[in-house]
Amino acid sequence: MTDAALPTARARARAAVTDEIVAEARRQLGEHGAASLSLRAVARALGMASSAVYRYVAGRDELLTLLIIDAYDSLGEVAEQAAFDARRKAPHNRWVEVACTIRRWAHEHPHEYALVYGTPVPGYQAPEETSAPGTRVSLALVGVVREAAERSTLTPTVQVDLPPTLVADLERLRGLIDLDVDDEVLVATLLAWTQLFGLLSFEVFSQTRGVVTEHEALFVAAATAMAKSIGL
Amino acid sequence: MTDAALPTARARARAAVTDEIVAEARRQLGEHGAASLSLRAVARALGMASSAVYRYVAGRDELLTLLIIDAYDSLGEVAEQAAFDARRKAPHNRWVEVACTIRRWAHEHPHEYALVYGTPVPGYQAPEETSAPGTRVSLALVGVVREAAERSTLTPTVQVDLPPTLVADLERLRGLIDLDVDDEVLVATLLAWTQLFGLLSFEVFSQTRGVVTEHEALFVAAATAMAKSIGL
DNA sequence: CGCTTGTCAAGAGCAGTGCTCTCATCTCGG
DNA sequence: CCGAGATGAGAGCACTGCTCTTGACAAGCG
Repeated sequence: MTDAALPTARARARAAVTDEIVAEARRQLGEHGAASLSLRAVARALGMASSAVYRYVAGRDELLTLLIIDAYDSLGEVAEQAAFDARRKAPHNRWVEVACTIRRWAHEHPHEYALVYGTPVPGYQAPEETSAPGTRVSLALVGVVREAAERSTLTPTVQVDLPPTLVADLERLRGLIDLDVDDEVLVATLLAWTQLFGLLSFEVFSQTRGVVTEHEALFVAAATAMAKSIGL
Repeated sequence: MTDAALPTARARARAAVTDEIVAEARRQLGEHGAASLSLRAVARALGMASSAVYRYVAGRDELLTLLIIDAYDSLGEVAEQAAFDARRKAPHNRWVEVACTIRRWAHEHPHEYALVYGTPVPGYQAPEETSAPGTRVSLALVGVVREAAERSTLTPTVQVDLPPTLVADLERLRGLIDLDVDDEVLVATLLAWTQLFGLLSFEVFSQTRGVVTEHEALFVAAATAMAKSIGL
């Protein structure tokens, strides 16, 4: 039972092979998409028997889980980096920067984007360990709002009436993501979050085909409008 | 070479069997989702050989196309009906009504919603004949805006600056959907459209798990905010 | 009436999938 | 240095989409 502190030669070899499998799986994911990800094809490309793969990965679902975590971490990292790089800019510009970075990542990794933000793979239940990396992107966006709110009070332009049930839900959320702002700012942030990924999904999945051609300009305009509605 | 004007006994029988196949496929779609839709399973349920199905449907992809058209039409119809039923209500209420109807349909038919608004099935290219039914929903929403604009000038609250490229794109869109309104109203409608389905996808695909619990209240609040931003 | 033609169902078969099992091999640690 | 555990390979099961061939049946025509 050697753990990470004392990596046996065997343990190292095992980790290396596992990495190779995941890397090849990610390569195939980028080529053909998640639904047609085949364990046998991965094994074939790696020159090993399909059954041998099962020594390293419990099955197709676990391989998907590893890829999901990978994708979340990859996206989370670029988002965090973008938020850091734009830390001296005005809050609304910072918001747009992070949003555009997320958009760029989505366009560079459409299949990985689909894996985490598209239709859930049927019969596959995302396990607990995917939720932590999954929040990184969202927290990067929330961070922009939080730090702007710490510097000055935000005056959101969103017009919405909040029923008591929603206010209670917002109160819970406020504690969860540690964002000590008014209900209006909170709900505006929440809506901006969904709008950002909604627009992005429409783009990546070509739902706007024929309707929009200037996707980037629309996205920037949308991100700007979101920042305004939050009060950044 | 008998066409619809003169339905041969054979042609009628053929149409009936085709309908049975599509109906069974829709049933299985509602149970297990699109990815695990199996032609053999459909044939089995209908008590015929798998190869016999190919006499009526060219393949799995064509079956998917038929189901997509079905789903679009089903959603389009309820949306149009909702817009008609609420024709005497105030525009912003009418917008919310139609939006909630779309939401209800999505919750009642999650797999069909995923089929048309989720990740595109890999290797499957949606053919031309799906685009017409696909616009029905959107046109129902646009109709609410159009008829409100015909009665009084809308004063949108969306704050966005429009670069020239986007303005040109909006001009094209204005003609396409026959919505003679200001750029601000048009872009607000466009953004509302994406936000509506973005939020809905987040809900249906459980992307908001742990973040939101009062989905309906949030959706109504969001729809109201959209109506406000358009100026309804 | 008989025969040809077109339609249909069924079965076998191919290539692929996920996954499990057994068996041989190889390597590492006591 | 030898045994135990880790590893790889292959066969096999139950699926999938799809094609091809074969045989049955009904419709239409000479």
